[in-house]
Amino acid sequence: MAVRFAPSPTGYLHVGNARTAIINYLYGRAHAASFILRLDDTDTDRVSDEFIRAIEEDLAWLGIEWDRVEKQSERLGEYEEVFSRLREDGHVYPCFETPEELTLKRKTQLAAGKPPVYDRASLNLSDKEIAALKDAGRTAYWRFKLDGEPVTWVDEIHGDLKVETSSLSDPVLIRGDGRPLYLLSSVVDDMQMGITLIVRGEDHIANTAAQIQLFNAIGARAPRFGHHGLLTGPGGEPLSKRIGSIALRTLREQGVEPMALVSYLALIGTSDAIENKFSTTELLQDFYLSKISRTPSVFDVDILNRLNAKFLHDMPFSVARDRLADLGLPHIGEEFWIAIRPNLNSLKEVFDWWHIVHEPLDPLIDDAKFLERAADLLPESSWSGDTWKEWTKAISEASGRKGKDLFHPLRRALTARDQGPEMQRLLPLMGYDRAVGRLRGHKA
RNA sequence: GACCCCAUCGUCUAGCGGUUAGGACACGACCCUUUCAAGGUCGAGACACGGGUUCGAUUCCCGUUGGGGUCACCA
Repeated sequence: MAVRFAPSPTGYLHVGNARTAIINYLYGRAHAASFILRLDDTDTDRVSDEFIRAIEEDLAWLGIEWDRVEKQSERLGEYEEVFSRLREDGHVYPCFETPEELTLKRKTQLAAGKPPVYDRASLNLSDKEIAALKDAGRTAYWRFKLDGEPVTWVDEIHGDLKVETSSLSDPVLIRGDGRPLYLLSSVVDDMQMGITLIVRGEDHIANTAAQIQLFNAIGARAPRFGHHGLLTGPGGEPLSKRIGSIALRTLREQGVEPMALVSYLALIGTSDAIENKFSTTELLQDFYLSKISRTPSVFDVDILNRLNAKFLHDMPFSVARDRLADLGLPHIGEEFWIAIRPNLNSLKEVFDWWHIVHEPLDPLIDDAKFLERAADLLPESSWSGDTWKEWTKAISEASGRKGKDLFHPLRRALTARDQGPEMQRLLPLMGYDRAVGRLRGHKA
């Protein structure tokens, strides 16, 4: 048993890709199937090493581990071999239109209100005509001949699915320059790598029909297929329109916790509550393909951010320590973490609170007299966890203030912020000198 | 234009002929905390429309509308 995730290294991974990867990865682990990272890098014009590195990096960030990597660019011989067999068996035919001619054809068909399907003009060329075309300097590209019958399969997510191949163009297998195209390389790989299940977006449904016919033509057994609904933007519009903001690297730079994202992506479109899981193993406990719906689902960045915040609020220091070290903050201790944790939306905000507690800042002074009084009341030494409570009680008795009137000015003077972690925990971290300086209106 | 998929609270969804249409997130109120946040309790909130089938449709069928996808010498 084997599953695969097959991105094309022609761009950065986004949340839609990641969801497909996660589903396949989870399925693989749940069924002891190997998980192959297959790089569909045959389009040499668009592929770059940078994207390959980025894909591996992003996947690793998500905690997805692959058993092995396969590159299509290193398997050209395999495709060539299968193609010759297809050719001998008469499943493919040479075509001679230029790309421009094909584009023109499609335009005319569309203008006439007809489906832009290849008309098989090259299928009926005589040997003589072919020879003439070649003499004229034209090189052949090759199409796979669809049999025109409906293709049906039992989809792991949709149930019975049917596609009319008569409404599809015969897919191109080999380009004029000899390079293999997606349909061929993909089917050959899936066959030779023993892929047993392919889960991908439903934008591939038409491809699946053609691929099943190709598997049959080769004499191989097609794997099982599952097509999940696509993710959309908040208005139900295609996610591809906001590609920049949903790229994995963008989210990572914004301080999104990988497991918060993985949890969201693994759970969206299922009937399970969308909530944080702390490991992929935990996600595995309850993972079934049958839970994934056929409906397009809205991917909401607000939900991601909330999940992310919640993830941080619940993060124990033992986990946070490593994450903080990654950020270059190895000196942060447990008391500090516990104090600020409940107010974090992003791990990056740790920097802000670190500065507030440990570096001079300009206090926000609303009522200098009141704050001076408070400063006088602040004990110089023998602080404990109750110091804040005792101190504010003393201020309250001395000033008659309570509630918001009491606390808000103190918070603003001490932190220069309107809200934040519990002052009870923050004050001891700050220390007497800094606190008193700020209360008296000094930069401290 | 053709082919395909989809349609339940704002969002993710449960439902597989008879339910007070359930849950989670968000939202509102209250409680707690002598601030904010967190937490607790309660509440409001949905079957796209029109035809059938049936004693009975959210559920089955057809159509309409709406959304999405595909129709590359990209993947």
